Amino acid sequence: MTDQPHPEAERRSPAEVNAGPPRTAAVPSERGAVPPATVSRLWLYLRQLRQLRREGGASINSQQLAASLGISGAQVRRDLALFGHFGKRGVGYPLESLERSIKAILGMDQRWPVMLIGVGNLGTALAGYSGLAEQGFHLVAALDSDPRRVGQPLGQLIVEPVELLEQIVPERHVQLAMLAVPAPAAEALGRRLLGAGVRGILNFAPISLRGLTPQAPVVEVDLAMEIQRLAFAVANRPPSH
Amino acid sequence: MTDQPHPEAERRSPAEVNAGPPRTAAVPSERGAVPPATVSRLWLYLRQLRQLRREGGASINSQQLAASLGISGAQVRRDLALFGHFGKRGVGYPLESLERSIKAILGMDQRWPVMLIGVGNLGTALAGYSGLAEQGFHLVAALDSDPRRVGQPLGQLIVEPVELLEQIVPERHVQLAMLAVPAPAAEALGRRLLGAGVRGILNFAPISLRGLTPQAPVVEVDLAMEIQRLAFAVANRPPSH
DNA sequence: TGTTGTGAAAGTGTTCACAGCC
DNA sequence: GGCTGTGAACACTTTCACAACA
Repeated sequence: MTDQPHPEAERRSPAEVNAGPPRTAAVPSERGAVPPATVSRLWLYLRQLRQLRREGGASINSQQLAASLGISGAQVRRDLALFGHFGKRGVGYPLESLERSIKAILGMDQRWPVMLIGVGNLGTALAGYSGLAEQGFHLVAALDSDPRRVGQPLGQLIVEPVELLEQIVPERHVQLAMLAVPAPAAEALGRRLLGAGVRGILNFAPISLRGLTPQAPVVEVDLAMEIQRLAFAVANRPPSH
Repeated sequence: MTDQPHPEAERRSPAEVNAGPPRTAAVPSERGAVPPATVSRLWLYLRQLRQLRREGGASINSQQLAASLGISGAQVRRDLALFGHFGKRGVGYPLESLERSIKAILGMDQRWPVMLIGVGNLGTALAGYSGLAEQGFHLVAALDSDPRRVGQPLGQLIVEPVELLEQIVPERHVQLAMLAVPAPAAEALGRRLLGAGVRGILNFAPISLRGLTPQAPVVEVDLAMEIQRLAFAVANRPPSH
């Protein structure tokens, strides 16, 4: 055996990093797999399209859409062409139908019941994030282990004790969980969530859950990593002034 | 001219964060660009090394380190080999010296004065994130436009009015800014920050600042995008059970 | 022996440039 | 004329597999 004795742990991110879904497998679209990078960009396109529509536009071309996001027009066209022919040559892409199409591709035409674990500052920020409900992500439970927080109102919800996790997940058909707890608690809670039937975890704790859970996708968000990336980019910049 | 009339907006992904002046201390690699993907992973290695050292270990091999993060051993070795020969054949990597080396590579051997703009739930969460100060990211100012928040304590700081931005940035040598404000306010503030001399922005508002600011690096964090990526991964999963 | 470090190969993602259509 | 959609070229990233070596 040369390197990896077990081929098991090696089925991982082909080109993604901190959060690449373990595998982006088959797609709603007919052909092949969707590049994870494309999924992220589709979301950005959608965000931009909404904005444009609010401003009263009717269509946009790839170059303009790209410029507003700091990428190339070819990239936009390539991404969209993966899923069909949405544009009109000589004109561009109609805002409304493109928006609908992207929503369908991303699975945003369905309702996603979401559970929040950990109602600290970050958890509260997540719960209050209006973007979520608008996009079909409905918070159906907020749990915490701190008795002082249990019983407090949080938006439309009341914070409930974390002991009820196993009961609430099936009862409310929770599909996704946002884990906003301190690192030491994250691993055990991750296991409990998966055991209870949650299908994906958004982990904000600075500890990797991916090595432990090949069963379901985990997306990791490490806020310290993001500022670290920024600092690195700044430090390694061509001397501008 | 076929596609991009202006080659300007296209200065992006080909190793966005790359070749720079030979950093401060012991960056063994003087050569070429660092793959952005590697930067993110180095941070994860560091996180893991700290954890292992707390548990009393002295060294680790690439396979174990990789498994804990759900990636391959070859990946770890390749990443580290970019910067020098840190390992011992037949043994692995010594925790302590590797930790020091990675810190130097990432520029974490210096102090980064950071400004926070927007002291809502998310801003408060960021300010309270203990990981930051530990890694050299020191919050030196917290600004808000809401008079009810100005004057309130926030950790060691007092929230100050956003009008003082242009004054505080040079005074306190602010290098990085965390922008945690609503989308409509983000663009103007981004411009003001760059105008005032900030060298990089961590943007949490769901609007892209990259199309507008080629001058300084901007790292975008869109929390809704992250849960969207998770949902996509779940929806497009091979039917496991 | 066990594990690193690394050429070579494979795999993924992005850009170029232009034919085809509106 | 303008813009999409796309083959081909290019660039980047990961994996393989093994020689080197503590």
